[in-house]
Amino acid sequence: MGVTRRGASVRTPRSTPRPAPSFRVLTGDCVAEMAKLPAASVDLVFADPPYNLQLQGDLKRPDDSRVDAVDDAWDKFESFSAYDDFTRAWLLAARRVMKPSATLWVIGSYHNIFRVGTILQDLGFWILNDVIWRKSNPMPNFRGRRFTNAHETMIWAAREPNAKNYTFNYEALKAGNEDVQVRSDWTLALCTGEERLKDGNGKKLHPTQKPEALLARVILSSSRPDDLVLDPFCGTGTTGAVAKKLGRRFVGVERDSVYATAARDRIDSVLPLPAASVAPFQTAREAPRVPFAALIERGMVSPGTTLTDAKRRVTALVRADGAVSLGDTVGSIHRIGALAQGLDACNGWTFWHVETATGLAPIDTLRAAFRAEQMQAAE
Amino acid sequence: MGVTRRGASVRTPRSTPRPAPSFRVLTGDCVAEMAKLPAASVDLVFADPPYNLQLQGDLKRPDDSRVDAVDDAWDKFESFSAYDDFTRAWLLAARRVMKPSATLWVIGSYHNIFRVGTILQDLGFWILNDVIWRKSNPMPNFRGRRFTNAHETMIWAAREPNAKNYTFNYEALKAGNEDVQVRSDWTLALCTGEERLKDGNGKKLHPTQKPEALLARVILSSSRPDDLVLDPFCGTGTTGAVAKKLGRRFVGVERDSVYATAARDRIDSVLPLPAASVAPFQTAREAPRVPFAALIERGMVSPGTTLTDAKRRVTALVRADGAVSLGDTVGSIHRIGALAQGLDACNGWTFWHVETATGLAPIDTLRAAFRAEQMQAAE
DNA sequence: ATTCTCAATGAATCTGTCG
DNA sequence: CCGACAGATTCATTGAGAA
Repeated sequence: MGVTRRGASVRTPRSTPRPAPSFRVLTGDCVAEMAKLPAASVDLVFADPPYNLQLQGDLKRPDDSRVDAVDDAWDKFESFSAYDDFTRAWLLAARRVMKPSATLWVIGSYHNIFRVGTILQDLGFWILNDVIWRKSNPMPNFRGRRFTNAHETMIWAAREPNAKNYTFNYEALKAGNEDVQVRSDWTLALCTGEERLKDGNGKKLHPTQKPEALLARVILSSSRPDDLVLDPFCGTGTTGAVAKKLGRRFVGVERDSVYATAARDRIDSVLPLPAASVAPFQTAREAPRVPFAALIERGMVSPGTTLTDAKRRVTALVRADGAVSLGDTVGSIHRIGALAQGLDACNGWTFWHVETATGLAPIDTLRAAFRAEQMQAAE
Repeated sequence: MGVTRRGASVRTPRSTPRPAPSFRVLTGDCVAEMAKLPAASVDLVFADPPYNLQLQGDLKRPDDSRVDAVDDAWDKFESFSAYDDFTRAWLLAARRVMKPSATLWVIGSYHNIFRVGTILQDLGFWILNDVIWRKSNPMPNFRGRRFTNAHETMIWAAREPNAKNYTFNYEALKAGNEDVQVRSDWTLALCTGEERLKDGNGKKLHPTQKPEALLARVILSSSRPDDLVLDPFCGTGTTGAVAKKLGRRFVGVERDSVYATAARDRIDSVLPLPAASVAPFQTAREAPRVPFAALIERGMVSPGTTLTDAKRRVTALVRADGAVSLGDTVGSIHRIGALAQGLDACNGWTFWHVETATGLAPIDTLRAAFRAEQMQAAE
């Protein structure tokens, strides 16, 4: 399968004298710009709209440094209703340019994704999956008042119900995933380091640049070579760069001319890859870390169990939440193990033991059994 | 802290002659039954509402490919609209019985969760997290036309914005998780095997029974012992069984009397865990405040003592009134610590140190000793 | 060259209490 | 309701610069 060349891949000639170039970034409002595109001309839409984060004050890290938040004007909306109107408008514009067989992806967080999903359904899109981007290195919750917000949600939808001819490269994905079906949760790292575009001062050029690996999975799973990919919120052109790399065509829209220019430069410099060379769906290795709480959830240790050291000199009590208590003090198996010995640190997995039929056994043996189970389940 | 006994734990006596039992399953419509409960009486709501209203009754039209597009859209609107009305009704009823500090969890899939989330926001709930239940053993996708649907989504929300006193047992969760804060994605197995309730024929009794481990995380993370947990769609009583096990109280509502009966039997047979394994413990946040002046009054620090940071780069002088001075500036240990570092804020307890026989020690160790004394004195 | 330490940072609706 | 302030709070990764 050859790489798309300029002009060669245009399938539906229209009245314009010259065929559209294969890679375009339009500067302007996405609804207005999409309205100028021919109807039913796009094979795949990927959209990363504003999330409407509704942030208020500053957030400081424990070291008192300030978190560089998304405080741009484009992410501010007067109300949920205003956000809904905005969402309805761009989704309708996108729908018009989608071929009947096209599908659409939208990424968001809990701030906006529920509204996007509801409107998708109300407009008659047909949700095929919601897919979780599970971040391997999310920003922590600095104040300890919520769970670490460690994922974002993507919705994958067909233009209408009963769409039966949409592209889903099931066999190829499965073959590239150790012959296991690809799941609806994808573990991927944030876009950092070299990949992250910087401005002249070494600061991030765009506040929400997505990792290319994420886009590669989207494009590889739900489009074919030479397909036309549309990104209405093109930003610094991640979608376009990956589309070109993977032999697809691309049209993006970006309101901010600085971002649009950066996107054009970036896409220009991309060299398409041989199509067969990318296999991004290798199974994510599970984090080696096993929380002690998981053994309790699994029923391997009961709350109320007494832990003791190898010489039965100290004991601690297993709590339902996976912490352990020694007298009035509650903490992790590691902290309490350290406390029991008067040390700064301790490996609770090897220090603490439980009574078994065959005598005292370190809880590390339970962890090993748990891991073995997990490995089996993954097969 | 004893295990909750029938009636003994009711905290707000009301006009009814007998206190409500600690574990109840009401048979009936959840909106009607919640309306009978006292307002602001519930600490935690967990709801697993029906997902597929559009597949019920006369709206069910599988594989009807010849439907006119307009009619089709109208059907969906009607169907979604009915689901929205239903959702709004039960959420409002739940909201009334929630204490101001209460939080609510809803679990769903892409069929319904976007509508639930939108309505939650529209009703003024405040989303704290969306949490992904990542299934370690999901059912495969048999047709190979989509990604394996390997997760469900939960929304965790406070009753209103700026709710600052909701329960989140951050420290305990972290201690049970290898001393790392718990993320918004939870990997847990489906409810199968022994745990899955069966009917007389060995068939599963309920189509969507949730694993107890999932409910255990929900209840352990966002409630305290003796709290009242409400489940408006009680089913076969998983929430109630786990609540009882963990020393919480419970009220559930279930429309189907077969399920309700099964739930009652199930909850009756649960034995609560030993109180010590679920007992709350004092976190750093909840520890009693100690004014720095109290250490001086107690003789633990003398006026005139020199304080310094861990690297002995700056020094401050302890005053008799409990303030400290740095050059001409006088202020609290925190203010002066911030000043010394050129920061906006500082925890003076950990920043400032005193010389001891064994070297430099943070004044926080003095505070800990003071608190220990106070504890002893209180006994 | 190699290893170690320290600093920086990422779509974040991130405190509680008292006056 | 607002302001002041005590004081509690972070994980994975990259990269620079020191040892």
